[in-house]
Amino acid sequence: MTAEMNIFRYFEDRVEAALKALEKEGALPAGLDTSRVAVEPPRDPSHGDLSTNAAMVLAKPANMKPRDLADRLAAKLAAEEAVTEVSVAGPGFINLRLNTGFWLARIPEMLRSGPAYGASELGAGEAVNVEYVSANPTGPMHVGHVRGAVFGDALANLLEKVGYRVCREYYINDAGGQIEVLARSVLLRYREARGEAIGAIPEGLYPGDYLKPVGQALAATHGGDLIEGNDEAEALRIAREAAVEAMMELIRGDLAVLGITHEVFFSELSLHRSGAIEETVKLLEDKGLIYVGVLEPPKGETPEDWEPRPQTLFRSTQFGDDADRALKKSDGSWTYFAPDIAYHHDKFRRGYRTLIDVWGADHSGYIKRVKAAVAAITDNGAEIDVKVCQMVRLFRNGEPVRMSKRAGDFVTLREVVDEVGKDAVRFMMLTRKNDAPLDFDFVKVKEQSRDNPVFYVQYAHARIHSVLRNAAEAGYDLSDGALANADLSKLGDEAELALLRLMAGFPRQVEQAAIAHEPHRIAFYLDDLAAAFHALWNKGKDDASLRFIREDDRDATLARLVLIRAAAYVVAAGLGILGVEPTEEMR
RNA sequence: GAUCCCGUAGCUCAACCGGAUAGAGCAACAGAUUUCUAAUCUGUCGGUUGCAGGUUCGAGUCCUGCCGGGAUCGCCA
Repeated sequence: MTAEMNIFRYFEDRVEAALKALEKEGALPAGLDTSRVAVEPPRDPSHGDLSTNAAMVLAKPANMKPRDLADRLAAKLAAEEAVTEVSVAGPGFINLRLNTGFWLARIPEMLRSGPAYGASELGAGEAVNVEYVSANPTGPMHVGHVRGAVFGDALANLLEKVGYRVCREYYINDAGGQIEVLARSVLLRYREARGEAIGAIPEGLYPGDYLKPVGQALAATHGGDLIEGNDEAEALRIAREAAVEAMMELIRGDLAVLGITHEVFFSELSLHRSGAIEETVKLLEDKGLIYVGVLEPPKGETPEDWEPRPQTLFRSTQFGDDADRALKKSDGSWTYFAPDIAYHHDKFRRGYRTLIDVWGADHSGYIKRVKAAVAAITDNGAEIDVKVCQMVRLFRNGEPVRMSKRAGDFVTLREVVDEVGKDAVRFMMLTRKNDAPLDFDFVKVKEQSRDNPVFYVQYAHARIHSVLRNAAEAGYDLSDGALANADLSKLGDEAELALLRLMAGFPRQVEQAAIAHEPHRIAFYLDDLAAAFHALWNKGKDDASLRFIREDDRDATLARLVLIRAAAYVVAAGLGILGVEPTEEMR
């Protein structure tokens, strides 16, 4: 159930109706394809409130000149009750201007919806799986993971907002060589906990102190039996399980600090154990997509140890990949790719027809093969979109923060959040398109100025609440009922309407962002919205009659309080998608 | 060598899966505001959208080829 109107969708229907009427009059041929007809905000607001391309899109099939068709259509649209002005411009755009009453009528919708404003039924309850983070469980999360984590989470929120049923999922890489290294590292910490002098951590093992408690816990539960009572493989198995469990606990805690909770944690190891990999490979084999062959060496610099070798390969080239891909290593064990195919297969079998993977840029070379695999397994029965997040460059007051790969010298997620706060981190991570690199400056995200969008948007929200507090103190009744009954006809200044029009465009912005899988658009929208509010606020300084609270006019005051109450809801709704708490007071 | 991403105002970036005269912020310059809690607002300046072709009524957007930057490149994850 949607409480509010998507004005663009509404006018698409009106345009459609006008076209039908023209058809009936014989002015247009029957059966025109109107799927490309769109109603959009004009690029330049001075053109009007709404714009449609109908005449240009339909001119050719209707065998008419665009301008002629536009004139006919414009005449019809001029009869719409909400329309005050229609013009035909450029190559055949029809621009509409709507009356103030139409805009004002959107305000009660916003009040009713509150922070839920912008929700829609676009997704129609369809199940979507969003896999993100999926960091290797070998240690705490570091800053490199943060962007993907925030992006994936905001995207999930966004899709939920428009009516998809979203599963937030984390793929635990608990089966590979790095996990063996982790197990050995933990075993060493175990011996350390048993009182052995282990000296420096050998090269190739994880040196971090965060493994010490795992070793201590093993010592507490197993005493000396872990190594003495087991063969090495068994000891490693026990250490590995304890280590993965502990690391996932660590990671869950890190994610919680960012406000992120996954519904499903999916273990790679479980695919190895259940036979799911064999099953999926068999499926591909039955389709004739598996063979044993020798790959060409990569062009350019040939690796020194390269030698032709027969391998079990998947014919991903049949699905657009550049080379067929190995499923088995030379020792006969599975590559990373094989269980990953089984994993995506599993998602498909759980009913997901839209899969979204969020990866770091360093994995972009892997996209084609996964898309190929999904296409093969599902017979093109699923959509997969892989969203790649580019690097985050860390700065402190303009100076790059250098991180070496050496132990303990990376910046952890917790350090970042501890220093600047969850909300600032989340917002800042969404101020760039996912596939563009992002600069993150520890000092600038805390700056209270126009160039810091985190502050700027929060301040708009806080400013509104400040005004509302003052109004309440001055005796205004700000209850839902009182606001709902206010006489809004007192509104009408251009700055007020500019703000309102922007607010009313929010549902569409949300839908567009959701369709594009681009949550950053919400952050940009919020910056625009905040700008419109601050502009209005400042107008009250030039012209006292535009102040929100006017002692000489209680009706006008109440109408404005309603407007900004609604504006605060829209800000809160947008921030909600980003996973950021709206602030009611700046300190 | 191949693949993917990026290239837009001096700087940082938008541009709604092809629309109009390509928009914001910062910086610079000129103003307003001692406040409905200050950190805000208004205006001016600023462009051959890397280059060259192509498709289209229309291209920053799609296609081809170059140039430049980044990432990745048989068994890692």
